Amino acid sequence: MQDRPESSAILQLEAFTPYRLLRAAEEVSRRFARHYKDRHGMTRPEWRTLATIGQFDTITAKQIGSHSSMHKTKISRAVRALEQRRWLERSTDEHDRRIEHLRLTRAGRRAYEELVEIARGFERDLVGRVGSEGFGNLRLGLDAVEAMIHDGSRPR
Amino acid sequence: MQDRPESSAILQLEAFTPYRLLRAAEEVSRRFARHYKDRHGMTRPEWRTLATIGQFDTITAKQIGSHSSMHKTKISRAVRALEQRRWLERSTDEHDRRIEHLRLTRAGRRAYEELVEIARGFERDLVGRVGSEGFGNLRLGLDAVEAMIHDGSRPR
DNA sequence: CGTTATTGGTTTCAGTCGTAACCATCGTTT
DNA sequence: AAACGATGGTTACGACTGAAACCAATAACG
Repeated sequence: MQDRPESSAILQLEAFTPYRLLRAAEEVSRRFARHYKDRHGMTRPEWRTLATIGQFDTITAKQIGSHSSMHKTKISRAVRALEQRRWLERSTDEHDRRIEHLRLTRAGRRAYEELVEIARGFERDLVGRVGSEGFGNLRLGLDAVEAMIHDGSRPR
Repeated sequence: MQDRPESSAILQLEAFTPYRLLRAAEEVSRRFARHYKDRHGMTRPEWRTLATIGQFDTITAKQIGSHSSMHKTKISRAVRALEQRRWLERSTDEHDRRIEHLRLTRAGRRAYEELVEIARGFERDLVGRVGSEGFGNLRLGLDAVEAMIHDGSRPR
């Protein structure tokens, strides 16, 4: 892996923000994933779906999508999986029979609350490892990126 | 999507750092991907591989892996794709015939330099959209996360 | 009304991915 | 030098993914 001799235009991949951002995000997600995989063998879409339903009393698949930015096929599959675990129940809307309202069962609520604790613990631990200053910067940076995303400024 | 009545333990997904981080990273990557997909129909592993080879004069697949944090099967496939485009050439090492040295062809170098410009432009544009303050915070946050990753501190 | 467009949700299909098995070669041990 | 494990790289295979087609139901429009 010798260095390039001429000094024409190169890019330091390890300093390129999109690369750094994705790499950091995947590593953090991977670490967190270990917890819920170990605990219940859940996949990420299932975890996100559970987390979203748990946040509300009842919700529809469509709403899960916009709240957790997941593709609707992922949600459809995750909902089925959670239903088979008997962690959620569906009920068709009375006035619009296309819509299904989802809500957690007793067991689902228990699993959710357990996972909430795990998530909180993970975040605390993350702050500890990253350092509160770095973590604060990260949050401010994410605020800015999210502002851009929601900004209506069309992506290029 | 009514709010939950009782106030037992819940988690705000949209404030949970692993979620925010992955979401931001995927969105940024998605936007950047449009450029190289539009330009040459490249995939992300191909782009990363090209970017890594371009950074050095010659390199092996193994080294690409550790430098760009990609799985070796991705690299194997990406290298083959770039080879078929005639953007890189392999040459077996004289002393160890398992090793293949990779280097860009003239055309590969041209494509690389073009993509470097695109990447630089993208990053400039990103700074503009996110704002230099937010961007600075983001970078400091990423520094901290990377420090944690490389820190040897075993993940939990 | 009847026709057409839209919407919530599911399924199909053609990729992409990573684990694990694999192949060839090298280094080490005996 | 035969046997062993380790290493660089490829391949086979099951799991996962998203685009697009699809289905049922509702809304919009003539």
